[in-house]
Amino acid sequence: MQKKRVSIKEVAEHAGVSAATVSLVLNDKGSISDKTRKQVRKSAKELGFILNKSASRLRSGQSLLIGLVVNDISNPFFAELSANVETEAANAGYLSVIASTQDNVETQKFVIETMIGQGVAGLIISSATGSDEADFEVIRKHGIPYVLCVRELPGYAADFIGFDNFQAGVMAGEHILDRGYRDIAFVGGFADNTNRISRREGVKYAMRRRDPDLALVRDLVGPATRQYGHDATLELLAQSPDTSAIVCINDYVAIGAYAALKEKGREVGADVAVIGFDNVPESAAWNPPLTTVELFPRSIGSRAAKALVEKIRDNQRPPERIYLAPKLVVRDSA
Amino acid sequence: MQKKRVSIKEVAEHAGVSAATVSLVLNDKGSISDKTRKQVRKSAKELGFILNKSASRLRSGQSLLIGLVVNDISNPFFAELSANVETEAANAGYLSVIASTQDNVETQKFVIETMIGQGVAGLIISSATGSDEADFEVIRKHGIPYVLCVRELPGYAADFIGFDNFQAGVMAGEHILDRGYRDIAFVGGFADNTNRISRREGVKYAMRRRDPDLALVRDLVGPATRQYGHDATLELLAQSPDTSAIVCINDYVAIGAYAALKEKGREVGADVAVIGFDNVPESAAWNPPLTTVELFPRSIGSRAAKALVEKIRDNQRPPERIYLAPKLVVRDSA
DNA sequence: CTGAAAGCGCTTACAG
DNA sequence: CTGAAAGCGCTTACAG
Repeated sequence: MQKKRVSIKEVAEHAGVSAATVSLVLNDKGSISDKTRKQVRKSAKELGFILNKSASRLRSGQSLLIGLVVNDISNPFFAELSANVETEAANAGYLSVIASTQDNVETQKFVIETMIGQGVAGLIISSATGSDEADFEVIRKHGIPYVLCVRELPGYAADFIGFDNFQAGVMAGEHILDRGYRDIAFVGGFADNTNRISRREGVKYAMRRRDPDLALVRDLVGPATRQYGHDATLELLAQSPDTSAIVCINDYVAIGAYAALKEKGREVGADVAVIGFDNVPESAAWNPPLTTVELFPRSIGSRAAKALVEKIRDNQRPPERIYLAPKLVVRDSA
Repeated sequence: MQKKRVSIKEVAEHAGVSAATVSLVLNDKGSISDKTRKQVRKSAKELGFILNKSASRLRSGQSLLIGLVVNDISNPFFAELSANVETEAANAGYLSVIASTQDNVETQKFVIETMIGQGVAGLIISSATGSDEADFEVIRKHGIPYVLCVRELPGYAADFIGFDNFQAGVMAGEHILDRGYRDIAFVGGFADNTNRISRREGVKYAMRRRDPDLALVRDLVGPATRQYGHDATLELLAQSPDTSAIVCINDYVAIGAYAALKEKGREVGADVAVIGFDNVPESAAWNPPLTTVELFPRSIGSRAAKALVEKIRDNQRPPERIYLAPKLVVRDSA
């Protein structure tokens, strides 16, 4: 029952020209008379012709597909990033294929291979935790341009667009110290997440600079979720009751911390300071409004797409690493 | 500098068999000896072979690509829906292509054609406001299975997975009336959005059932954004100061209403009731926690993907419409 | 159990 | 300015 698609051949017959001519017109190539051009376009439209990209990709080796690999598309951070990649790519004529890895290296491998199989012209990747160079070797082997974003592979010479996480950590740390807090805990995120490491080291750097003897009260490792923020904070209050400030790996962890603190009768922003990262839109409406370090997923998305498009045009371009500056947003929680 | 991809032919040579045999092994078809099978797989692995899907799709007409068309991927509602489509599709062996329409009919047309050109096996569409049957005619003509979700085309015989928006409206209306509010306004969303119409009619139905003379104080049409929620509420307070309850088209509009009410010194949940739709995760943490009608984007996503996969297997299946029941979540704002 | 050959729908030199 | 022909990398009857 699958209807027959109309091919270039049928358009050619309808227009009274050859298939080659139709192809030339459709791709705005060659020197075709205006009359023929018009006739071909008219026939194509009348027949409802849609170019079969599989065939054209196969023959020409040219693709207008871009692949975006993220950890979890339902995370608002990546959703916003994806939206901008998509828009920017569309401006350059590319369609985006998006897939999530669930932050799992095996899934990431599968997804990348599938995308290569689909014939993507290039790839934008926020690498899964635990990735190393070998995981991107397939891409190199196939000569496909790619840019990494958000999560960096230390010492890996590839294009990268991300934040200066260390600086973000320093900003958070200095702000808390300025407010007079000294017993600081770091909560959430997995141990080998490079963003986590940089942010935490930034906080520690700010602390040492203030007072060489100052160290984190606790460093709690776990998923970057509201639930974990809640549970970890409870643990923190039980085991290190003197903790006066909690630096959370993101705003969701922070809202979990809010809940735990309220359960225990501690006032957020007065008894205990809480600071997050991301500045999700809702955090301004929380009670109290959250102090956080804003990152810019939308900028990352469009910069990454632009970089990839350039890379596709010239794969010889030497790799660039771009770090966007974070911004401290002071509200009432710290 | 583009490296040459290894083809099935090279694998065949390396394994000492024909290309046909390699294809058969890779697709688990035909009756190939175990020995040959193993040798072929080994060669494919050694050479880093990845099947060229463009070629296989061209030849076989079979595709493992699914297209998802939504209004705006950065909207958490669609982000969650998309995530589940993707997961469910992946379980069935399909890769998802996601694209946003910006709720624009022209963009939607372009996106659908592009996806057909890419050779998708099926399409899941949350139609742009203002779409009609003609916009999906291309898909039918090409014999491509598709299912609509979230937004319904009235009277259109196609598979559909969505919510019972009328029921959601009734739930919101009845709750507010039970709490004693009578001067109710409806805020946000565009006039021809079918979800908006159904929700509003549900509210009005609940009102008439309570008292035939009861009618909405105001019906404010506009974008479903926080900003509009804020501005419209300000307008409402100025022009209809007796308004005692605001039904917002979604939770983001509701948080905008919160802001405006606070600016004007009105206490949310006491002076003026506010109710939303969606139950975005953060709404529980707002001040006060939001009363809202929960919808289930994740369920829509997985149901839609399942329906599409079945439809791809049997395009003769008569269209089904599935309406998921909403759930009232009572907190402190109404 | 395996191979030779045709063909999917395009694009691209090349010839005229 | 336009057409005939080859070929991209696969899959699929068919023959043996």
